[in-house]
Amino acid sequence: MFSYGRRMARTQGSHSGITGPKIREAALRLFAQQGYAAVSMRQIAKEVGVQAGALYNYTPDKQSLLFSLMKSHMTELLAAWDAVPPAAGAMERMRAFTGFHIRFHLERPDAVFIAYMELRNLTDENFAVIETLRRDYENGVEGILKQGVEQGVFRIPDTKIATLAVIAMLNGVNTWYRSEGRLTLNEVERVYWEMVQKAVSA
Amino acid sequence: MFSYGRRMARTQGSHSGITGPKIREAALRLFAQQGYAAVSMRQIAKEVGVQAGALYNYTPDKQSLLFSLMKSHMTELLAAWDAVPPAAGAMERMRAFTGFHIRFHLERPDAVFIAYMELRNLTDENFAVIETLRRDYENGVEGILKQGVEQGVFRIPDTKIATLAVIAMLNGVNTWYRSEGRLTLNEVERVYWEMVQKAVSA
DNA sequence: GTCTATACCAAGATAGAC
DNA sequence: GTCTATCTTGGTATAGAC
Repeated sequence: MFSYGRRMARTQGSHSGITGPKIREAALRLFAQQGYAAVSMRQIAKEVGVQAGALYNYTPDKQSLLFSLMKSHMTELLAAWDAVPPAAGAMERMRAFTGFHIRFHLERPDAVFIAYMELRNLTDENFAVIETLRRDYENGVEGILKQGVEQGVFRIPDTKIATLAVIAMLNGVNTWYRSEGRLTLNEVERVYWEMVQKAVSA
Repeated sequence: MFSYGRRMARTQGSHSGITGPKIREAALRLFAQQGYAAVSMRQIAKEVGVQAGALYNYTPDKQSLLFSLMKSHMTELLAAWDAVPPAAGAMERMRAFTGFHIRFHLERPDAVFIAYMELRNLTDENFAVIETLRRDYENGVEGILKQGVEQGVFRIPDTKIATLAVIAMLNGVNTWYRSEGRLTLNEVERVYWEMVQKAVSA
C-alpha cells in the first residue's frame, strides 16, 4: 500500500473561507426551527460540515452566537427603515411604515422569530442591548403617530399602546403568510394598511 | 445517641396529596420563564420540593407534561368563551370578545406564553391536537366578523386575515401590561376596543 | 408516593496534533 | 483552520428500597 503523503484523504477541513457565514446561516435556521436551547453546537457543526470544535474559531461561545445574530437583525432593521425616504404627512409616513415593516419581516422570518422568541435566552447584559434597539424602532413609529395626532389626522388615546398594537398586528403576518398562498404581497399590504389606517384615523 | 426509629428525620417526602398540581404550577412557570427545552426535570422537582424521580409518578415524561399544560389552557379558553352570554349584534359580540380575550389572557400570562412559544416543541401528534383547538377559537371570532359584514356594520376585505390581525393585536397586551402600571384594566380594554372597532367597522 | 442511586447519553467547551 | 479526543457537567428516565 503506497501513499500520496499528507495530500491524500484530506480530512482537515475545506478551508473554504466562508465557514463563518455558513455557521451564522445554519444557526439562524436551526434556532428558529427548534429554539436556541434545543440546538446543540454539534448540530450546527454538522449542518456546516465541520466538527464542533471548529465553531469556536468563529464564536467564543453559543450565547455570543445568538446575541450576534439578534443584534445584526436589529441593526439591519433600523438601518433599512432609516433608508426609507420620509414622506411629509403622517398618514403617508404611516403607510410607508406599514409596507416596509411587512416586507422587511417577511423577507427574514427566521431572524424575526428569533428576535422575539429568544430574548429570554440572552444574558442580562445582551438583553439590555437588544431591548434598546427594539425601543429605538418603536420610538420611530410612535413619532409618526404623535405627528398624526398633532396634525389632526389621527385620533389615538395612547400613542405608546397604539404603537405596540400596530406592530403586534403587523408581526402576525409572519405566522400565516406563504408566498404560494391565496394573496399576493401587495394584497396583504393593502389589507393590513386598511386596518391600520382605520384603527388610527380620526 | 438514641433514635426514634423510622419516624425520625423523615426524608421520605411530604405525601401531601397536592404534589400533582404543584408540579403543573412549577412547570408552567418555569417553561414560561426559560422555555421548555431549557428547563430540566430536576429543576421542576426542586421547585416542588421532591426528587426528580418522583415526578414520574405524575407524568410519563416531560413531553406529556408540556402537552397537558397546553391542552388544559386551550380547553379552558374555549370553555370560558362559550360561557360568555352571546350578544345579539355583531358589534356588541365583538366588543364582548375583545374584553374577554384581554382579561382571560392577562389572567394567565404563563399559560398564554407557552401556548404560543412552545408549539414547536410538541410532537407532531400533540401539535395537531393543539392546532385544532386554536383553530376552533379563531373560527369563533371569524364567525362574529362574518356576521358583522352581513349586517353591514363591518367592512373587512378578508375575514380570516382580520381575525388573525385582531387576535395578534390583542395578544400584544400581555407583553407590556403590568397591574401596577399607568393604565387600569378597564382603560386598556377601552383603548383596544376603540382600535379594534375602528379597524373592522364599515 | 417518595427516596437514593444509577444507567445511559448528550451537552458546551478545550487541548494539542496537523 | 480544522481535526480528533477528551474533560466536565448535567440531561431524561428507571430500579428497587422504604
